Amino acid sequence: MVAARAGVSTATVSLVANGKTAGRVSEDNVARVRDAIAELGYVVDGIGSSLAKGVSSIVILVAPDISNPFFAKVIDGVREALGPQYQLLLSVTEAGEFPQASDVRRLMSLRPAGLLVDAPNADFLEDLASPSPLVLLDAPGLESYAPSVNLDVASGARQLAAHLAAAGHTEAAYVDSVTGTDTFAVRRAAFLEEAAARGISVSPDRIISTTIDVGTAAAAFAAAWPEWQRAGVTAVVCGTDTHGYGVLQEARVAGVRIPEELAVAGFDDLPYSATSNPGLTSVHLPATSLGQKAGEQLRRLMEGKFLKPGGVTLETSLVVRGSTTA
Amino acid sequence: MVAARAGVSTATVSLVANGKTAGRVSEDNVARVRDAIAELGYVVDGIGSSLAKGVSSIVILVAPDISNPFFAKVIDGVREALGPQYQLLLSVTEAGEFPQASDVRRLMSLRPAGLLVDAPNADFLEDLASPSPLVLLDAPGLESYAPSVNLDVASGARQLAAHLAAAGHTEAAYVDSVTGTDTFAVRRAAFLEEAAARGISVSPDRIISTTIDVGTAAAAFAAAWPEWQRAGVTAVVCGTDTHGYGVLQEARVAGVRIPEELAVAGFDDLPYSATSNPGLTSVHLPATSLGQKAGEQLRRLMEGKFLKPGGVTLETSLVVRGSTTA
DNA sequence: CTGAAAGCGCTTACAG
DNA sequence: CTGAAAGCGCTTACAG
Repeated sequence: MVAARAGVSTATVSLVANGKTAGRVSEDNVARVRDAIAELGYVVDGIGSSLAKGVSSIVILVAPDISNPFFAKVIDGVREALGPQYQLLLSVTEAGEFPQASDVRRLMSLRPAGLLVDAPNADFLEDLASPSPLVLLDAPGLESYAPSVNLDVASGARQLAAHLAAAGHTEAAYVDSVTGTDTFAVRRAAFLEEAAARGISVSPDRIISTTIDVGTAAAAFAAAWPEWQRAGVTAVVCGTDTHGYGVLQEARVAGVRIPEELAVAGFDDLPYSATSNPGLTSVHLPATSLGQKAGEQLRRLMEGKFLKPGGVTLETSLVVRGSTTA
Repeated sequence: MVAARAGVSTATVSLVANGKTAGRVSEDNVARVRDAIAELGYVVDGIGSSLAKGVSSIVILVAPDISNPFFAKVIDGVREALGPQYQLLLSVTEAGEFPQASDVRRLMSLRPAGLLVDAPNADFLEDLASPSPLVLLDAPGLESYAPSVNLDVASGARQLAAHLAAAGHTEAAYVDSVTGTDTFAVRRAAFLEEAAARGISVSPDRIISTTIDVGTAAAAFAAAWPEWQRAGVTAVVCGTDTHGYGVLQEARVAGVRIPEELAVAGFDDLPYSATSNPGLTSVHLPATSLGQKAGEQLRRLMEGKFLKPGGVTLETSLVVRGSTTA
């Protein structure tokens, strides 16, 4: 190792490079090594270091829906909380799919410093069995597997039901996401329950599912609308805003007036929901905070600190826009 | 190594695990080792392997604007082309910023198998000096640094200028992105040139820049519009659709009728541009193909194959929607 | 076709 | 406070 040309052993260089000099290296040598490191532009080799330490500086983020713009904000939050000493590795798979067991093994063989898993299902966590620190995001009902940062989507869903009931709707439909992640199940269940309690009827044949994609959602809505219209449906709630954009788009094509003939609402409150015309009423989810909190929790774990038990739950809130009120 | 319990040496196991058995391991032993690997669920340790080989299985993707939904598609394409044997590491930084030299060093110390750099500037490439295979995406004018996959944004920009000229516009404005990436410079230059050639005037004080963010773009437009209106501006072209959404949003607030009073257009053709009301006229950029082609090129490079010289340029095309035609 | 051995670049007890 | 040495889990000439 060239940096040993500071006139010391590699052990001393390692100590200095890792900031473990407290009472173990003379000030004189610390300075000498620092100079040498600066002059030579030396950077500790990540691979060698990882092998010796048994753990790398990589944090793996596993998420089933990377293409959702919601996710870009989550990543932003994570990055901010993690800081520059950890490298974010994105485990990208087919839209809506979780990595296979074999993918996970390969990933784990990188000896990650920590794992962040977004919107997982129990099966995946079951065969993950991570030896690394692990934090879950948006994983309602799975807190027993690992520390979690959750969104109180149920509260937002209920607010949405109440809002629609107050506007006089009595027949509604629901466009769900096909991915079997729990957050979507919670969104739907909470909405349906509160809707029923407030006199809004959503019969099972008025619940359809599509992938999180504007075009697919539009097509599905196009196919379902005639029947719904006959049944007197005046409101459609979508599992994500992306689904909502599809409905909005198809409604325009079909000449359905929003919100007069049909009210539309979604979840996520993506930036574009404020921009569409009419704006899309949506349950706001604090994406950046979600990533940030999860990053913070994981960081504490990786640094060997303790976490306050009980996990973190972030509030959601209804943002009312033109798609549900004139 | 437990897998050595197949009754062979670790060397033999390594050969089998890496598929380098051709004429070097007896069929008998290959089978025995395969069984042992399967039974024990053995996976080659990525770190140990990387250290011995001198290179990891990690492909680093450096991009200045990860939160742009455009980017999700690029990632999708890259993942598809790379396949499961490479792990995608995302280098995430402040929006619009490139990693510092120190970040890059840290990243390179992971010994990446390859590097993908999106929308770089010359300075960054200058001090990158990557020893790993490198492919650039969306890097007009930087082909001398590395093999590149480019988008012919100039062609789309000219089509847009022609479209606006044909609609009779003679006074226009331009909302640019502040990031100094070349693609934005090319978009603007090509548009301005063709606009001038077709009798559309865009004086320098009618060119403003903001970050790629709906809210910021909206505010900037709000500040500039009164002046522009006085000058007779009837069309605004935006460097990205995201800027366009901001303009659309503010225009609605300000009661400016689109497209009657003001035509608006952007670049990227994000999914939401088809959904907004009116739909946003936009220069379509083939994001998935961009990622795919770049992934393919890099893969060839990493496998030691040759690339056809000259790089790849992907076509762009104008998608006309309601924001520029009634 | 096979295995013993060196080496990849670090870190960390350990002895001094 | 310091350095020699072992070891992290692999791969790859090399000798047989």
